[in-house]
Amino acid sequence: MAAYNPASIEPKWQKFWLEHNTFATESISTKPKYYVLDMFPYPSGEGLHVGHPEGYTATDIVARYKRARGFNVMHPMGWDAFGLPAEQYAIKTDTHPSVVTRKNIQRFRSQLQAIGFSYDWQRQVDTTDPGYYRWTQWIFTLLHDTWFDDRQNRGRPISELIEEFSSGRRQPADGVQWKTLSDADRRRILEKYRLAYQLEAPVNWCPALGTVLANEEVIDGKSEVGGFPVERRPMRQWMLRITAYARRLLDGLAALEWSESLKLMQRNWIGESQGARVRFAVAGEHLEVFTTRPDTLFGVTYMVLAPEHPLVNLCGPDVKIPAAWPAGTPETWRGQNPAPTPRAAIAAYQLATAARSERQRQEDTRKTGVFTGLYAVNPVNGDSIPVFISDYVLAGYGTGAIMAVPAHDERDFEFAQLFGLPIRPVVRPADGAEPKLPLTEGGIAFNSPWIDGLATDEAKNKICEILESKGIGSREVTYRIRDWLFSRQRYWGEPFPIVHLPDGTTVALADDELPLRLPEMTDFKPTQTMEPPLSKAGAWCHVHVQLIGPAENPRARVVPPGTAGAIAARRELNTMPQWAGSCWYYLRYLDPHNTGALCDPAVEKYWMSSPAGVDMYVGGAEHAVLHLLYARFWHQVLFDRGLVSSPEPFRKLINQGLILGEAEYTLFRDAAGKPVSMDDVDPEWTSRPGSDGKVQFVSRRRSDGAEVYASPVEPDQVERRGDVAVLKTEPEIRVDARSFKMSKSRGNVVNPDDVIRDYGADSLRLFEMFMGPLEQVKPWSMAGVEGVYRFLGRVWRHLAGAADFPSRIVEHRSGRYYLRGQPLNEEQTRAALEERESLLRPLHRTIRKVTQDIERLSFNTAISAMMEFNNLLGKPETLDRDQMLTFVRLLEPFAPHMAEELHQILTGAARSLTELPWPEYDESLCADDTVDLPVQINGKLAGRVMIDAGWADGEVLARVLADERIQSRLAGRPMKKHIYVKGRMLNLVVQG
RNA sequence: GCCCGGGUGGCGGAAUUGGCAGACGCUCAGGACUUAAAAUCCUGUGACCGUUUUCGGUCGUGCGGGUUCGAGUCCCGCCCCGGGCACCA
Repeated sequence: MAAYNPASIEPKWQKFWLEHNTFATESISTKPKYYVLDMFPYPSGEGLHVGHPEGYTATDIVARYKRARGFNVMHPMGWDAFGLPAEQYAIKTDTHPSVVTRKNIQRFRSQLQAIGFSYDWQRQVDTTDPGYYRWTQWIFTLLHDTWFDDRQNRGRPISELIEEFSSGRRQPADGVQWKTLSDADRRRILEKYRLAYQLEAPVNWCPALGTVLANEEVIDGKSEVGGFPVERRPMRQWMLRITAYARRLLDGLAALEWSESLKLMQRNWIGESQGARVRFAVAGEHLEVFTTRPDTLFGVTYMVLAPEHPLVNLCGPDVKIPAAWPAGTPETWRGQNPAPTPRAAIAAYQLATAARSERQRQEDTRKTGVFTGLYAVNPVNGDSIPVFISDYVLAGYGTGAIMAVPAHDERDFEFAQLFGLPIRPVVRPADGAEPKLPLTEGGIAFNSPWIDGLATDEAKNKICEILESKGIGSREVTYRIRDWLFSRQRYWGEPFPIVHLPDGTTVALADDELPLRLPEMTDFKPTQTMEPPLSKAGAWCHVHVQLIGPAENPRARVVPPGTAGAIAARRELNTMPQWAGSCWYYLRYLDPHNTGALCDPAVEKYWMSSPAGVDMYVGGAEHAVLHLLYARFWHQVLFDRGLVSSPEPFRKLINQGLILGEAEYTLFRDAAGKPVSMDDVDPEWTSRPGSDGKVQFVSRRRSDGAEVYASPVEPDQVERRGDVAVLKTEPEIRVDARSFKMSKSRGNVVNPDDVIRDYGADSLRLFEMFMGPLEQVKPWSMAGVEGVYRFLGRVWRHLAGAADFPSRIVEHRSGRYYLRGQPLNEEQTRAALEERESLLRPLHRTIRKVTQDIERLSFNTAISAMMEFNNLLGKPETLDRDQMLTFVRLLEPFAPHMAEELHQILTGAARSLTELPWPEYDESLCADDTVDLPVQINGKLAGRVMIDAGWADGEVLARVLADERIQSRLAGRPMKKHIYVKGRMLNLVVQG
C-alpha cells in the first residue's frame, strides 16, 4: 500500500460526501435531535485564518459523534454577509458589495469544504439573500407590532393594546382619552409602546464611516470597525426596546449552560440596580431622581442634571431657567468665563458638552458644571438646595438627574469640593472607626431623623416605606442597558419595511410586500450629510400606498399612483445593522427554503423544544455580550408571540479560545544597535510604519528614556531561564518572549490553506484540537502540526501498511484466519489470537476514554488516548481487523478523510464509515486484574506492590506488610493505622 | 479602581470526586537504517545529589501560611499574567 497521502484521499472523500449527501439532515425524524451550531462567519476578503476552524472542528467532532450515536444532527453553516467591511471594500474598489460578498462567500465555502466539515450544505443561509432577509424584515414588523406588558411581563400584539385602551382596562400615558383621539393620534400613542420605535436622540456619529454606531460598536470613543473618531449628534433613529426585556434577559441566564464568566458579562451589561425614585420640587415642577442610596437622602446638599435634561431646555415657550443669577451666586458657579445669566451659562455648557467627544468625556473625568439658578426642595427635610448641570450625569441613565450626597459618593464629593458645596455626613462606619469621607460603603445612619441608628440595608427599606407612604418616592429597579440603536446610514444592510406618511406617522409594510429588496445602485457611498445612501435611490424612495387593516394600526401596501385612496409616502431610508441577520439565523437553518414562514412550526418544535434550544453553540468570546444578548432578545419576543417553543435560543454555549501566532522572541536595540535587556525596556510598545513597509515596534529605555527598536530573534539563539528568556551568547540580555494575536500587520497569520497543502486537512483538524482545551488561549505551532501529522502517518503504516512494511492485518473469514490472503496455520492462529487478546483491554479503555472525552469536549485528551493506543500497534506480528476497524471508527470524528480511506482499505466496502454505529465499551474490560499498587508511608511514596484488583483491605495490607522493601522502610516502627483506596494506593501511618 | 479567569518541565499541555505529579505531543540528545542526508524506527529527556551502569535518595505544581493519614486539587494572605467593565448615581 502507498504511503499516507492526504492530498489524494481528502478531495476524494469530500467529493464522495457531497455527491452522496452523506450529512443531509432530516427536518423531522423519529430519532432524537441534536443541534450543534457554529457562529456563522462574516465572509471577509481575507479568507479563513486558523482561528476559524478551531470552533468549527470542535462542533464537527461532536456532530459526527452524535450521528454515530443515533441522533438526527443539525450541523449547518451560513454567512453573516451584510456589514461594513464589504461595503468599505466595495467603495474603495468601486465594486458592488453584492459582487464582493458573493466572491468572499465562494472563497469561504471552498476553504471550509477543504477541511472536511460535515455541514448539510443544502441548509446554507446567506443574510443578504432576499429570501432570507425577507424574514429579517418580517421579524422587524413583528417587533413593530409588539408592545411589552409590564403587568404580564411579556410582549403582546399591538391589537391587544388597542383592545385594552378602547375597553378602558388601560389608560394611555399623558392622560389622554383614547376614545376621543383621531386615528393618526392613536397611531402616535401606539408608537410609544412598540418594541421598534423612533427616537430623536444624541447618537454616536462616525464621520469617517458616514454612519451612526450603537454604543456597543464604540470602543474608547472610536469606532470598533476601523478605529475612527466618533462624536455625539442628535438624530432621528430606530430603536428596539430591549430595556423592556432587561428583567427577562437577566432571569433567563440562570437556566443556561454557559460559563459563569459569560453570564456575568451579560449581567454586568444589563446592569441591574435596586434603588428608589424620589421626587424633588423645583420651579413648580417635579424633578425625579434615581438613587441606590435612599438612606442618604438627609445628606443631599445639591442636585445635578444631565446637560441634555428637559428641565434645562432653553428652547420653546416654557423655559424654567431664571433670566438672572440669584443674589449671592458665587462667581465659580457661573461657568468658565463667568456668564452674565444662567441661561447663557447653560447654553455655553451644553454646547461645550456636545462638542466633547465620547472619548474626551471618558478620558477626562475632572468635574465641570454650571449652576442653573434653580433651587430644589429636599422632600425629607425641606432644605433648599442648588441645582447644577454637569456632564458627569448621563442623560440616558435613570432619570438623567441625581441627588448629590457628597459625603457618600466619590463623584459628588469631588464636585462639591470644586464648587464649595456643603458636605453633610449621614452614615458612619458600623465598626465605630473614624469616618473618612467620602464613605461609600454602608454603615449606620445618623443625622437622619427617620432612620437614625439603622444599618444601611434596613435604613434603605425603612426610608422606601416612608417615601411610598408619603407619596414622594417609590422603590425602583433601573437597568444600565439602553435601548438598542437599530438603524444605520449605510447601503449594505436590510432596508426597513417601513413607510412614512405625510401626517408624520409611520406604517409597516404588509407581509406580502416583503421582501423589500435593496435597490440596485451604482452610487452607494455615504453622503457626508448624515442622509443615508438610500436617499440617492431616486424613485425607489417615494411610493404610493394603501392602508389596510385596522385604522389605528394599519399596514401599507404599495399601489400605483392614482389608485383610489392611495397616499404618497416616503420610504424609510436607513438600513438595519449587521446584528439583525444573526439574531435569528439558527431558526432559518431548520427550514431554510420555506417561503411561507420563517420556519415551519412543527420543524421548529422538533428541533427547539426537547431539550429546549440549540444543544451546543460554539463561537468566539468577542460576541459574549452583543450578538448573544440581541439574539436572546429577539428569541424572547418570538417566544412571546408564539413563534418559537423555547424561551431561550442557546442552551449550551462554549467560547473557543483565541489562537495566537507562533511564539516570538524579540530583542530591543538602541539607536546605535546595542542590545538592551528587557529589564530596561518599557513594556508598553508602540508601533509605527517602518521604512521597509513593515511595522516597526518601538519602546523606550527606562534608564534614560531613549528610543529602542524591536528586532526578531530566532528561537535557537535564545535560552529560557526560569521565567525569562535570555540570549545564548549574552545571557545578561533578556529578550521578550510571547505569542501575539494573529494580525496582518504583524505578519504572523497562519493560513489554513497552507497547512492543508503541506500536511492535509486531517492534520489541521487534529492539531487544532490537540493544542489544548477548547476554551483556552493557545499559541500556534507548526512543529506541533508536524507531530500530529507523524501520528497519522504511523496510524496509516500500521493499518494500511507501506511499501517497506507489509500489512499485518489478520482477517477472520468462515472459521479461518487470513493474513494478506494466506490462511494461518494452527500455531500462527494461536499467536494471532493471543495478540488480539492483549489489545482487548487497551482498546476498550481507549473507546471509553475517547467517548467520555468527546462528551466533555476534552478533545486534546481524546487524541492523546488514540495516540497511546496507536503506540501499542508497532510491536505485534498481527493486528486483528475488527479491532482496527473499531479504532478507525473512533478516529473518524477527528480525522474523517483518513478514517474513511482506512475503512475502505480494511473492508473493501464502497460505503461510508459514518454509517457504522459508535463502538460500545465493556466496563469490565477497562480495568486491569492486577495492580502495581503505590504504597505510601506517612504520605510519602515508599514502594510498589503487585496486588489483585479484587482484594479486600485486609488481604492488600497483609501482602504489603510481607513486602521486604516496605518492611525495611518501616524499620520496625509501630503502625498507627492505614488507609486503602481501592486499586489506587495504600497509605501506612506510623510513628515518627 | 471594580468584577471574572489563570499561574504545573525548555515549550503546548495531562492528572474527571483530596489519592502514583508531569499522560500525550513538541524540542533536544543518543542509537539503528543509509555511501551520505532527509524521512522512518528504537531509547532517553523535571531539578539536584549519591553510586558514577543496574540502582537509591532529596526537592518539586507562582510565593507565604493552614486543614488533612495524604494537597496541583480545599481554606486564609500576597505576587504576577490574561480578559471584561469603567463618572451608570
